[in-house]
Amino acid sequence: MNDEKVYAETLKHIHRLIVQDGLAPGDKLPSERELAERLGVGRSSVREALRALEFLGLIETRRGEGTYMCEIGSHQLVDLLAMFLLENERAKADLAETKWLVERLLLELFCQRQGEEAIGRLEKTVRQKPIDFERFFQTIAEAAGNYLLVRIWRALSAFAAAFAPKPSLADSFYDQLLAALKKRDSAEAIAVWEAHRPWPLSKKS
Amino acid sequence: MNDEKVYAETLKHIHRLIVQDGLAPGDKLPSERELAERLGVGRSSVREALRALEFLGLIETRRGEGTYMCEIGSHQLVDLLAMFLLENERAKADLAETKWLVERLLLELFCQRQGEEAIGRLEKTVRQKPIDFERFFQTIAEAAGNYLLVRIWRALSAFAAAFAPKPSLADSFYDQLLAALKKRDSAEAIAVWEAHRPWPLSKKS
DNA sequence: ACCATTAGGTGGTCAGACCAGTATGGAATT
DNA sequence: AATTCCATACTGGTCTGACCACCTAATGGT
Repeated sequence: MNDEKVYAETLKHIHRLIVQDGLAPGDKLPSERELAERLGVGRSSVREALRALEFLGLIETRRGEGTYMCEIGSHQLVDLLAMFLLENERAKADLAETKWLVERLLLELFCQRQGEEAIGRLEKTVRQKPIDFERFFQTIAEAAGNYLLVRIWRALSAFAAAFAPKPSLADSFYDQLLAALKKRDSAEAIAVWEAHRPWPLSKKS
Repeated sequence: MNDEKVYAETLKHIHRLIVQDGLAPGDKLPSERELAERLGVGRSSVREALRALEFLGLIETRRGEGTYMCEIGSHQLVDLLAMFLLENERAKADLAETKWLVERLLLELFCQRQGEEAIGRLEKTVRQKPIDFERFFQTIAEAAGNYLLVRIWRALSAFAAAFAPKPSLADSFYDQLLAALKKRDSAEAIAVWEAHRPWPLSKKS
């Protein structure tokens, strides 16, 4: 019945353990040997599961010390994925497009949910020349109120940064966008967005 | 001097091997034992490297057959990250919203790229009562021409299924949507979408 | 109080064994 | 000659036990 691979099961078990114990970034996981014994599996299976988690950027192993939870969105996975993504032109195009679309979504959400303090932080970012697009959009993303979408954006952004130059946009773009956002006018914001960062929404395939 | 971990080095070696040999999706990798011998490392280290690649969604292992390259993108990755992210109520709401937004995006892309055969498949799906939303949207997603976005949608969809019942929509919704899609009228399609599957794009937090 | 030593724990790695599937080729059958 | 069937070799999956390098903390002597 249960033909699931042991290392995959182990991965789920470890996940359950993390959730149940409420482990936060920085916390220590049980040792490999203890995990193996508690889960009734071999240490090698535990290690294979941990390896997956490590390369996904969820844990960090320190020789002689132990295994620790770490901040998600780590670069390990970004570098690795980028390494493979680089070999595929199509994937690059899809990534760029997806990033663009998600950013447009975030603009829309921002207009419907933003508070005054978010606008204030945006203005501050814009005053700091040269304007940092990543930083600017990070603020928008956080204020958009959808944490999962922010996560997705961060991942896309990190991937894109791994093998594409940062987009350099004119100051006027930020000014116009900010004006639209202040009015909570999502239609205008999107119009500004599409005018300054056009994406060929037309390719056949 | 070289204090890099063996499984990390092995990972790079395997990548180099894949690039040099020009392995494409579907191609077979050397066996674990052969890799271990060629790279002069233990089989367990090879396995740990492969495990990372597998959970990153880059390779697929089939017991008794071998290890194969698979489509690039992110699926396991998104799955796993989501698994760790979706542990609270807030995340569930974000998931539902994100899924809704991504689906709206896919509708837009579909209108700009769809071919006639995609429309045909949609009509076929609609004729099969009861209409399966997942199946219907799967067709739209694939025809939208952005593989990465499809992957993200699939992950979102899978997770949503775990938390919430499948949305049950009136047949008239599919009819109206199909009519709009036939005309490649993204504005109308989105209008139908928002009318039948409304999402409270207004919550403060 | 200080510092050096030491013992135990931890991750990292390897080798070997065995299991459970699949593929393959040759023998037996038709 | 074509087909079926099965032994065999190969593949991934798993466990065990051993050893290394490293870190920490307790120990013990000064």
